[in-house]
Amino acid sequence: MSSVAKVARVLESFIAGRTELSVTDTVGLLDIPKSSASRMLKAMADAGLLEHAPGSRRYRIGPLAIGLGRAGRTQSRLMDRLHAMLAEVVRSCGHTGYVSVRDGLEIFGLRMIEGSHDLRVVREPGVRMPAVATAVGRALLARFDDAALAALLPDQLDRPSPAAPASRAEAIARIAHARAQGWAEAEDEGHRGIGTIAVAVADPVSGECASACITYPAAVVTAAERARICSLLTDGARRVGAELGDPVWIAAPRRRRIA
Amino acid sequence: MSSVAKVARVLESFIAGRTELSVTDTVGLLDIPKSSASRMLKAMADAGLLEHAPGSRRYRIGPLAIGLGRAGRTQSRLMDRLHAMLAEVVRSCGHTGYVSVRDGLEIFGLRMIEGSHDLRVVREPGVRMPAVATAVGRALLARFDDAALAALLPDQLDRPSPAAPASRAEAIARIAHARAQGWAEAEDEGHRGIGTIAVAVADPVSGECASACITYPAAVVTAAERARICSLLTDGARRVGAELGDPVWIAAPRRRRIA
DNA sequence: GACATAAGTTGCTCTATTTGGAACTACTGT
DNA sequence: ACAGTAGTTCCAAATAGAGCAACTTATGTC
Repeated sequence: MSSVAKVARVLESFIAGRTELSVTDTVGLLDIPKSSASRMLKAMADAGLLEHAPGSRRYRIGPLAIGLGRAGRTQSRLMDRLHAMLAEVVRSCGHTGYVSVRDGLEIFGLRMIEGSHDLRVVREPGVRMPAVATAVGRALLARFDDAALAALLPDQLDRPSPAAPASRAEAIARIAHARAQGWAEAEDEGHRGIGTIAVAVADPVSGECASACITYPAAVVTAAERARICSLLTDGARRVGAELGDPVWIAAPRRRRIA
Repeated sequence: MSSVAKVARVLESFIAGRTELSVTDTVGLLDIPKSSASRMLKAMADAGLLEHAPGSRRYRIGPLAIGLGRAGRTQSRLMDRLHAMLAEVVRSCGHTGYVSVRDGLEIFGLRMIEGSHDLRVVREPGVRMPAVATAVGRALLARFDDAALAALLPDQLDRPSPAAPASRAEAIARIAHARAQGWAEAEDEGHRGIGTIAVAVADPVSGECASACITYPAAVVTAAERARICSLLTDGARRVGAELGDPVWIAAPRRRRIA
């Protein structure tokens, strides 16, 4: 049995429900002598795939494996459908789009779809930003009501730009505004000269929620074009939301546009 | 560099933000010849750690790695605090307790704390059960409002026992009841002769939600003892909920007990 | 605290897995 | 159609991993 297969077999046993694993357990699991089992588990711990359970010689899933779950969020029916919808929007409007998720009080992009315009906004996925200071983040946080937000957000907010919310109350108000209209907008917030329009869709079966957004150079995009991008995104979100059973989009009134 | 270290290095690069990986990327990542890179990625794909991206020769995270992230859910501040709270409840009442989570329309236990009574309910963690037909599942589903539940639940429900809800409307009513009183109860539902009382707590920072429950032999536990278990669990849930910032428990009236 | 047992670690020799160059196939861009 | 790039497979050689034995550490019992 190859080393890769053994690593996989050990990790599989955690998926099957185990929370801890001993060297002796591993002898039975892999049908190898305990010296081999001991060295295999130690090597996996050294690599971050496992760690010692506190106060114990047994092993549990390690930081690398836990982090993998987060990385695995790039792949689900929600992400695939948001990606496909966003690809159509990008094709139609020519600007760059991202599929992003929230992790605590930060957001980060999982997928990027580059636009075709000569003047483009390009940012690598994976870069983390404060959720309240981005359209994407406000679209995602719009899934919480005001009371939950008051519990979740700290008193003092970082303020990466003058356009970002300065207080928790202001952040909550802007999130409530995004909730009411079904999409969020930012300009000169995460980055100067850049505008963003974002929507969020949830998959009630998996419990996931993700955002799709379009970013564009604020100076060259007209009000009519912004309205069109907004319309493309909200129509797309409603369609994906309906497919997945997201009650927010099923219940949302059809015309929710820029005033 | 050992095989385990190489596997870990490849998986780490997905955590760092990459969504796809080619054989050529791997040559650079691991500093090995492309024949070695090709075989390493193929071995990882065969083991389920990676898979081919659709319509591409590039690789992305595979089902085993994605499942691992889910398995990693056993370890978080929510799980640790629920476990500690539940250990105290088990010590006090003597019956077995579980920490469980929902995955779609099913629930499964992540951690078990065995009671001290001679007559015990013992079920291995990891066994999946329909959410609507268990106290645990109804406590977890109580986080959704009725509209969301109507979208989430199928028309036809499996009915593993006569005590389980027979229709979606009945399931929603029982979940609403659990929501109103802050805990859920089941008797003769998942298993004959077994009673369960369950609460749910969420961590708004991580987005996780988990249940803590006590199971007991229904025939030998008095009404007064059931009320005491209920009180221990809801007091414990309120304390953990307050620590984590769960608005449901912060806002909940203090006395929410069995009528 | 003494003792037996179980779990886990490490040294060292052997072997089976892994390596990597070369030759090849498949795909992509012009 | 063709050149260049990406990826695969063969096969002999190399070495990481295997596994026995001896050892250390932890645990349960009296």
